[in-house]
Amino acid sequence: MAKHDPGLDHIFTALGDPTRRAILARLAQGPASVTDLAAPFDMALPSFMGHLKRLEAAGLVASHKDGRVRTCALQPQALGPAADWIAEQRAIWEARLDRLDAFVLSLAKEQKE
Amino acid sequence: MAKHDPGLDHIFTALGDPTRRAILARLAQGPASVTDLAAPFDMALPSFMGHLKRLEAAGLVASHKDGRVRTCALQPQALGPAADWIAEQRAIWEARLDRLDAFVLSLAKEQKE
DNA sequence: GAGTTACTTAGGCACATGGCTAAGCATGAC
DNA sequence: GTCATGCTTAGCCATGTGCCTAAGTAACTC
Repeated sequence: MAKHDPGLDHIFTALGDPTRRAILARLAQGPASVTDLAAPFDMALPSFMGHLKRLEAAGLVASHKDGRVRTCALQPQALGPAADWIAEQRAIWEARLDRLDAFVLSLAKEQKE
Repeated sequence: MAKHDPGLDHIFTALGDPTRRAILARLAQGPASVTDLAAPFDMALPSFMGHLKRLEAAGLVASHKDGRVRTCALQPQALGPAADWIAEQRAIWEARLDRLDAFVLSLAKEQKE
């Protein structure tokens, strides 16, 4: 069993909100200002900023302020541990299925002899 | 921008808790009873059951009761949409990087001529 | 049948979350 | 310098979350 990784907590939790996923999807296409990011959402700006803060805390987004404009950018490498974790569970599961297949095949082989 | 998928909310949110991730990792190795699953955690059983309920609601786990024993099993296909979503954002990002590379190369080529 | 085991239900609590409004600060445009 | 723009801070609220204890139901063992 893998050790507890608080980074994974933050990442998956961040991905569990539709607004935040939409933000990430937009940023995958390129950096954007807070105003541009917030435009499609009928939400008060402080609330929207809260979402951005969550994404930054998770390491999924980085932002810098140039004058009065804050520009946000996706940190795609931060998605790696999440993808890896999922892939790992599926690999373990697949390996288990393969072992099951082999077992069934060996049974069938024995019965043939 | 992809449409809102409440299933993804539940899946990612479920993955955002270390206890629930540990449960899934254990179930990737094979089905297990509630008692076996709960053993490694210093937690009251009703609280633990709450985690299982969350995983079932997300479609990540299925359980059935045989007599007084409830056995839980991983539903690995439910991890597919989450993995796909992450892969999709990374693909968009990679494609963007490729376009950037091509642009820089074309600039360098023009400067050479 | 009595006692044990494996859940299940119910209620409570402290804290977190996802929103809101109001007000403020800093930068930019004219 | 004035006004507009783009955030930022502060406080609030209803609901949700992750735990707890207590009590209950059903199945199992002897």
